[in-house]
Amino acid sequence: MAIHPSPISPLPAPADLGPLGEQEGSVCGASDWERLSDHESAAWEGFLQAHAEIQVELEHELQAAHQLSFSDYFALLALDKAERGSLRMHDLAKPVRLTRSGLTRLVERLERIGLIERAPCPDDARGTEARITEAGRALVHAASATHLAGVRRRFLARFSPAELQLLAEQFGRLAG
Amino acid sequence: MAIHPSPISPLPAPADLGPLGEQEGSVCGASDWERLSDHESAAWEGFLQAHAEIQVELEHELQAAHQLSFSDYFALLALDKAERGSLRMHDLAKPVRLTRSGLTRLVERLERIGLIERAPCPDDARGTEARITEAGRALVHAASATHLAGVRRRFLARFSPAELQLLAEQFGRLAG
DNA sequence: CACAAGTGATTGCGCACGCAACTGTTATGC
DNA sequence: GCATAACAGTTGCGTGCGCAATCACTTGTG
Repeated sequence: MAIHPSPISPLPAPADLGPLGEQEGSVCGASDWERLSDHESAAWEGFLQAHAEIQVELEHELQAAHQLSFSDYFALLALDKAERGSLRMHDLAKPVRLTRSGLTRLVERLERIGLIERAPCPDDARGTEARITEAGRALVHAASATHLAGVRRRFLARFSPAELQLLAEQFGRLAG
Repeated sequence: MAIHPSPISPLPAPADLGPLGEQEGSVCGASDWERLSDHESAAWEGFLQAHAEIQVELEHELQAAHQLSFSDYFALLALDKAERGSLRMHDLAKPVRLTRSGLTRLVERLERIGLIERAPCPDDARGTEARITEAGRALVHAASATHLAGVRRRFLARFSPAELQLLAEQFGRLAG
């Protein structure tokens, strides 16, 4: 349990029914109102399952071929695509999907192995810029080849172009 | 880097091109053959993004309302659905998507707070059975209400029944 | 210009989890 | 029937990461 020690529920906490809580004295088993239809649960569980499988497979692949985790890869990728190959920590956090503290550690590791460098931000002395090195660029390009091939094989290749277009739109609906 | 200390690559390692590796002496930037089309990348990135967002939101919701992590929830759910409310560790590992060692720790925690119990397996002295308690059942039923409402709101409600059916089939293609 | 409030990044701490090694038990081959 | 292999589960250890507190700097506001 616990995402963390979690002092007190930060959210409104939609009524913990407490032990034995259930709406009515339903004799046994889960009540129906909370169940999913077959299509619903197949879609949802398929979504979770597909993601989980693909994720671990691709991550192992990347790890085996280039000793890079997904976080490493996404960080390098974001920097590679960025103007001048550098980004402030704050702006790097979002694409890598890490908190600022997690990112600090990540960048520290990547710096230690020479894939990125850190420099104080020129216009704002609070900030730090992470810049990708040549070694970092070379590695992320090689890694991209591996990774994208994996993405094609495990995901893209299973759909027609029209399906992909529809999926893109559908996933877009789920965002933000 | 590193999913772990990772002694030696377990996979065949599809040719690490080494530093500066790239097919040709392309002057700069990534070569085109490894790029994704707009629809492709929108679909793939949308998939990752949607999953990440929904996942953290639902997990926080579950945590806030019932102090349960996803792992906890899935373990309890699997046990609740199981014959006699009990499963061997080995069989519980798959639905929870944890390694055996991770599961040992998880079960230990859930036992400590009285949501499940452990007993030696009657017919196989190597095995251990985890059985959900009444408190565990009550909690997982309450948690289901919260969780499924979240799934509806964040996922199911964004699609028509026909879309859900198609999605279920499509995600099924990605499995195994 | 000083002093609060806001913001970027880092650090202390704790925790969940994977891997590899180990213990104990059940199947196999000779 | 004993040795060896396969298997279930646990444990030592290391690691990545989130939260909360903290430091450093910047930007209001009087």
